Amino acid sequence: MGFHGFPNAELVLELGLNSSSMVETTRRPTKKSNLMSFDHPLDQPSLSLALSGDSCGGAAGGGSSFSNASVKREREVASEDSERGGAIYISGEEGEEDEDGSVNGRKKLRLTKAQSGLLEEAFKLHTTLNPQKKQKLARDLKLRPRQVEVWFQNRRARTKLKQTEVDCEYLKKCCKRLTDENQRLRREVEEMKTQRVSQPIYMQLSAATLTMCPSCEQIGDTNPASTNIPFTLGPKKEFFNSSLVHQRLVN
DNA sequence: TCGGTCAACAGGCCGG
DNA sequence: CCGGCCTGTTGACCGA
Repeated sequence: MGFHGFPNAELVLELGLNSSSMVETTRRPTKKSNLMSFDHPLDQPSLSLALSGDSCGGAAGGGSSFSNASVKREREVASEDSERGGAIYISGEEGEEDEDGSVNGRKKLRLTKAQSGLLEEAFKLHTTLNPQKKQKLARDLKLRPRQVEVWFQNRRARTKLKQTEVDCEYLKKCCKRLTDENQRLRREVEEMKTQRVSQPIYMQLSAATLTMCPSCEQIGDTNPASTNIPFTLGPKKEFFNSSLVHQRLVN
């Protein structure tokens, strides 16, 4: 299926948000393969795109998961009691098992509403499991501990995917806003460039470039003898007129 | 029929 | 090394 909206994920979208809505997790802080930074220090989103070189070769040959009948699964089925009281196996009669206790084929297990509800409750309290909690939930729900574990894993993945989509939308909006702002500023610069040729220098200065006159501490000139220029540009007249400096220059 | 959902799994990473 | 978690994937199922 691939990432929602990015079927052929050639590009890896790395985003970091200070998302307060993020479900609290106890994930380890340093994880090499993590694309999402859950504890981004900044308020502003960061966005970076990168080519995914090997595209996470992890489960490249994942097709074997079913045909192998899973060593891990067999290990668990052998070690655990195979009680599945509340779960609903959609196709085939419940409890269709071969001699080693494993369910023949891979039937779709549907959790009942009660089971899902209880798992959701547990997930709200804490998104990760400890062995005791896992065992207790499995007992209460008449599921195998492995099933509880898998449910929590998938639930975390769903939460993360949803949050990623939300963050992605937010970053798209940010990107658009910044692009618009960038264009606006570029236009402004162009306008200023065209005005520059036809105006005296002090007219070319925007308000932002006007600073307080260091000598008179006024913006603008109140001296009737002076020109209409708001304040002197460049070195102060007095600086050059002072006899001391003049002396220095002469010497 | 097809796309979406979800349980289940494989393989990798990391901390204890 | 083991257990827990993450990520990507598969296949069954379901509804439009």
